[in-house]
Amino acid sequence: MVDRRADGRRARRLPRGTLTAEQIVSESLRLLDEHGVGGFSLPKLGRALGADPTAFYRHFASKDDLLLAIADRLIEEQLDGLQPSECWVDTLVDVARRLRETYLAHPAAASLSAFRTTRRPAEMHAVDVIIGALLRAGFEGAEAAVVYRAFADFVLSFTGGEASFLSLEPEVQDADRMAWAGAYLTVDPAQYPNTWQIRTALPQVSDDDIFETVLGLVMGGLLRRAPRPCGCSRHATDRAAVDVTLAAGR
Amino acid sequence: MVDRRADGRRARRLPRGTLTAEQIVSESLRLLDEHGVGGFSLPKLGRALGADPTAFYRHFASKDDLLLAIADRLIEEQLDGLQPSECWVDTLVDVARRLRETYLAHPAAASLSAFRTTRRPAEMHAVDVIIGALLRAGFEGAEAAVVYRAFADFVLSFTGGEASFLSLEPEVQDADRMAWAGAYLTVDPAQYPNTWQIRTALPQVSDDDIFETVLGLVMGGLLRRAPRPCGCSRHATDRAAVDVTLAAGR
DNA sequence: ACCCCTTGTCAATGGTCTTGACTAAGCATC
DNA sequence: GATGCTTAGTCAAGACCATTGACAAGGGGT
Repeated sequence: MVDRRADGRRARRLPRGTLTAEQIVSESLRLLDEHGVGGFSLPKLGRALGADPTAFYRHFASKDDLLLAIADRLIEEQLDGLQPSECWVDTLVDVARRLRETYLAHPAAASLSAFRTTRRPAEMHAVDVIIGALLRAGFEGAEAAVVYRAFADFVLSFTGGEASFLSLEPEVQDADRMAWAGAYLTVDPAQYPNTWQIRTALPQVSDDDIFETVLGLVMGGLLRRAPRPCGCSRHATDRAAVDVTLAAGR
Repeated sequence: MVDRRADGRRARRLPRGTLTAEQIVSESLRLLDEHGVGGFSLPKLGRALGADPTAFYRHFASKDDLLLAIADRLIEEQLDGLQPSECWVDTLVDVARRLRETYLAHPAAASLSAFRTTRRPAEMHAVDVIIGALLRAGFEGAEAAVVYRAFADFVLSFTGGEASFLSLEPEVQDADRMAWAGAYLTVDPAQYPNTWQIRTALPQVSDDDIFETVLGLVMGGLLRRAPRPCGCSRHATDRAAVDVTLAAGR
């Protein structure tokens, strides 16, 4: 704990150079991870750093500016150790799973930054890896561009959506999950016959299943549409086997 | 304009029953549409209604409660006139496009409510329509459940993501769009060779193109995986033609 | 030794949501 | 018709929040 006077302010002035941008980003991320979106305010950040709440303005222009730095940190974390595989299918699946892992590890931070663009090196690198995979798949020019945007926006928004849900208050999340286990289980067969038919199966679905299923659908579509199938043995022989392959690769 | 005293407060007390929940939801939606997320605060809502800012607590438990009511209003608007077609492919595509239209018409409201669940009739109805289409496609039990979640979560998160972006400050949005037209256009060929290769095509991609492409990929995956192809002539004969069909149907 | 620039501090502004007490309007009952 | 109860609208206050401008202290360079 830091020495404080009676009014809660710091007792002694911090030595110069104690605070760095990197450190502020790290502490913000920690606060977001531990206390959620609500635990991330400038007063709280200042207290956690043992500094005055306004000290951070010496390192960032605004809270939004800090947010972009956090976003880039997340992308860096996601990219750490990423190596494009020879097989473009594996590369895309790898990028998608990596981003999801990072976002699920930092849901609050992800929910605030998923729909932003940083244009910093880490992001540019990820973009280039994805486009590289699509070029290897034989997409060219305008089609390559739109397919890139389709894939990237899909992965970002889906995982960002998961993160947004996970960063809601725990009670709200529980109420939501209960909906599937409760409300839908006792649904009126006359009013909602289709829902009633699969009511027992609905609560069983896990988030991982959902993600892998959507990813499988998208990758299946890409495989079918790609001018050039990927060279590796698993995907080249039977395109229809991609769903199974994806499930096995987990 | 409402009569106000010098201090800005209302001059006369509103007659009883002037405010209704429905009316508050409508006015909130109008504020969100016109002034974005930042224009939607309780003081501003009170001013717009010509009432005291705290009057709304007589109709909603909290601002979050009001948000859920707004979410359901959006779903109602989306469902208005929805008729499940015989062809399950058309039904799913229709639902997806309708949700997107509604979200793009109310981006600020959508960005706040896309990842919430209301469990009210409008939502239940939409769920039942989607599940109905998937059952007609031949999916059953656990597979039907996971495919439903995959499709629904995909549409919600993707369109919610678009809405989130559209509800950012205009300057931030512009900076983002400029990235594709500017930063990526002058990217270093040595560092990001793949991006460089399609740099001129990247800024040309429109949001509509992106959405229809992802939707085409997902629907293609579903068509390939569905036990029972849809009966209608367009999709039954040649499954691979789905992308073209989707594009033509716009 | 001097100055300056940077960095941390502080006080103040104007905004947010929410709460509890107050008031008056309409309704049912007598 | 008068009485009292419930309830919708009002008001003041509290506890937060981001941001700004002035102030002070300390280190590096001249």
